[in-house]
Amino acid sequence: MPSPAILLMGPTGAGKTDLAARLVAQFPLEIVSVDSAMVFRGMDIGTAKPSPELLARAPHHLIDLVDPVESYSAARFLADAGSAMNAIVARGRTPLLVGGTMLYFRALQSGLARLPAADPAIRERLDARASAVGWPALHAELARLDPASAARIRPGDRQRIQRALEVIEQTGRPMSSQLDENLRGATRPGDLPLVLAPAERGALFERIGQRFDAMLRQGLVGEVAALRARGDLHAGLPSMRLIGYRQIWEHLEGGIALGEAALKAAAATRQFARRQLTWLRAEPRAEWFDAFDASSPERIAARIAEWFRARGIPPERC
RNA sequence: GGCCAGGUAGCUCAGUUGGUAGAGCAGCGGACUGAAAAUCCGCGUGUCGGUGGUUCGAUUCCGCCCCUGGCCA
Repeated sequence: MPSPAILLMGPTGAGKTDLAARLVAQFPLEIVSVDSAMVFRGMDIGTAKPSPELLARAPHHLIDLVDPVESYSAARFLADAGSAMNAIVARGRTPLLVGGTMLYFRALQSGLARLPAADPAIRERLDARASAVGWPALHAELARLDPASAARIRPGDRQRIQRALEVIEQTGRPMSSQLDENLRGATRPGDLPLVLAPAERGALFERIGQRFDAMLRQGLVGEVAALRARGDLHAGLPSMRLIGYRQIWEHLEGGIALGEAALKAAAATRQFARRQLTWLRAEPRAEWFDAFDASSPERIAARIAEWFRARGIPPERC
């Protein structure tokens, strides 16, 4: 039975980072980042990574874990988060999981099936075949090998078709027979799931636009140019597909003007926030707080104090 | 002031030889098991600039007016 944790979830731009910094100053908590983008080293501006000053005040686990040529994964997050949380608990503190990567939260709460890790060689082969015959043809092949997965996965969904075929190739068995049914499960009973999200979306969208402009002023173009100048990165990498990096990369290739890249990046961020909200609405037990209500931080702090008391832990800072 | 080209969805535009219209983008809803800031699925009524006229019927044809851009004065 894992130790209880506090979950602070919310869409991009809701103000989770600032709130988390405030909470660690007040309670015996340590922050664990639940963010698939902040794991990349050297990608600071575009991922809205906390500043060094803020990190000094409020250390984050699971930031700057991998180089941008590498890829990260939900499975790796699960392992990394597990050891971070154990270490935090061993120090007598409580993990505060903060972020917006909802698949990671889901995996954390419900676990992942025991499936083989990604195999770059297999994926490369599948990509090559797909560019020859198209993904719908591979979907048809999947329908023969694993009808249940093929029924669930759309013919245009290259990423999932590829993964399902990859698992078959590695295990000799259909992926559908290896999936645990627990992933839609509920929150771990001891946890305190909190959502920080806007009551109305307009204000969030406005903030998203401002934040991207601020990133440009902080030198996002230079950050991407430096990554490009390394020579070993390319636009197909998970790290370089991230919002902001993808569009600025395209601009640096000469494809689009900077202004257009900025508009596309802001739109992509809004769409991302919308997808995050779709996940959040499905969270069974989460308590919602309005990201634009000035009293929310106070009320969240009060809720956390109450949670500590209910567990018989004095909520003062250790 | 004259001539020309435009004014159609939030934006950029297509279209209707007269039967009240559709793409891309944006937006909205959803899915989500080792790439998840990813990948994918679904959703299109808007005084067709205004106003008169012709017509069974006008966004479409005609007149006038308004607005935008260009050229000429």
